[in-house]
Amino acid sequence: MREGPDIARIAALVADPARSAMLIALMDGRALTATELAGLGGITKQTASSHLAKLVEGEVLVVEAQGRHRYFRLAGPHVASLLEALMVFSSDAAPPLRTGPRDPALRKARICYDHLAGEMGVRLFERMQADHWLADDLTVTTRGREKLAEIGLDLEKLPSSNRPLCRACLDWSQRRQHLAGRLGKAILDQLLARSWARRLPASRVLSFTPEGERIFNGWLR
Amino acid sequence: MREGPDIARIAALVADPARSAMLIALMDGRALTATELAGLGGITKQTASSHLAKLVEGEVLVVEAQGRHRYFRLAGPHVASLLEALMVFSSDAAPPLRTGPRDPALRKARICYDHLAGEMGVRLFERMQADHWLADDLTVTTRGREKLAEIGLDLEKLPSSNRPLCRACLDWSQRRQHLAGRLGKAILDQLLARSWARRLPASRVLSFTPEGERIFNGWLR
DNA sequence: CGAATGGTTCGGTTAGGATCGAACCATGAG
DNA sequence: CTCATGGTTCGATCCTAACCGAACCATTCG
Repeated sequence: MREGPDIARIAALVADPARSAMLIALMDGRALTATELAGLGGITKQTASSHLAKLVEGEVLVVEAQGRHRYFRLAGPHVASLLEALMVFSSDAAPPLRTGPRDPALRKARICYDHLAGEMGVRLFERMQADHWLADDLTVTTRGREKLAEIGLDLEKLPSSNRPLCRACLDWSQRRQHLAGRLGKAILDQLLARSWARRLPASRVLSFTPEGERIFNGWLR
Repeated sequence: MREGPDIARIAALVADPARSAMLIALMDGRALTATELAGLGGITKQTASSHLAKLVEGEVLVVEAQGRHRYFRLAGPHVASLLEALMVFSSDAAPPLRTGPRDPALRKARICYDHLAGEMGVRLFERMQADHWLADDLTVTTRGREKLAEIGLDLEKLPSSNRPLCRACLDWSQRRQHLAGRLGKAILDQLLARSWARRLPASRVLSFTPEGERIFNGWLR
């Protein structure tokens, strides 16, 4: 009975239905208040408060106090990764290999923490690799810089942090990888800023405008 | 309170200390019997039996009956991925950025389900990419075939299955990626077959012989 | 055929934790 | 200041699930 890392402790944090509902709600990277989360979890605010305290204590969430509100947010991308890893399970329950969620819109394009996921996210990432925007070690090539500039992205202008520029993230619905990291976030931000797409309220679905989708496809050639 | 996939249910399966201990013990890809697992979990066999039934029911484990023994095994690589995703947490608890396990041997080389992980696994994967053994889409190049042939691996001879040939797996201790998939397994098998390394009993540690390590390093140039 | 060993089932006990009502503290609005 | 609102703390209740002892089933071995 040697004991490895304390898997069970953090798994237990996710194991409660109310808590997991709140976590899923936070997967789009937004920060929500305690009462909003209470509603989403289907519980009273007292109970939610207790749950949220535990999640913060366990470093799954972080809080940001602002006036009389307290905003809760996922502690980082690794939390989103964990949640997606869990979703991989619940999805492929029954038949041979129908993976992911039923909602076609959610399969097509959605937000994963702070970057683009779903079919379009996977296509983008694979295109970036195949067309050598990214080198093998996931650094951005000269060609990559040019292409990114086409949609107004300048790598030098990205906020710096110790978070990696590019990271691969396993896609829940696709079972393939999409782009995360600071660049992944920047691209999503740009999609929204240019109004090529917008997030549907209270969901992780990302809805492309017809024009936005046309341009996006053209951008990938 | 819209509900996504049933994250909580499977998280709950991992959330019990006894169960998580058993799961971690299975992470090296072996198949163990119920009583062995009971011992590792620190519980009686009745209790273990109940736990194991739940894990099988939840499709986290699979059983294989053989005579009067029942061998339990992880249901697939996605389970190992989930467990590593959980470990990412419990490891970086305290200081700035000391990730992963304390045991140096475990950091250096270990078995993740059925492939090589740890520093050596990460180095191998990055070398394979940098030196173009693998293309951007993780298919094996001609050069890759040549290099693999050097250690006696013939891709045509690999057992076929619908499992992908190459997949990236996020490394728990390194926070970078290493190679999984059928090829990842084949390489580990080869390391063991050639006696370049052997697995330490009752642990995930992979111990390279001095000669094996020398050859391995030479193979990566 | 017993006897031994691996595993499961059943019943009763116990502990942990999720829940809510109610009271309480803090901030912001009027 | 007073009131409304967001959030936490406290106490009591209730339910689930982990646990083990004991009995039971199945397989192998002598």
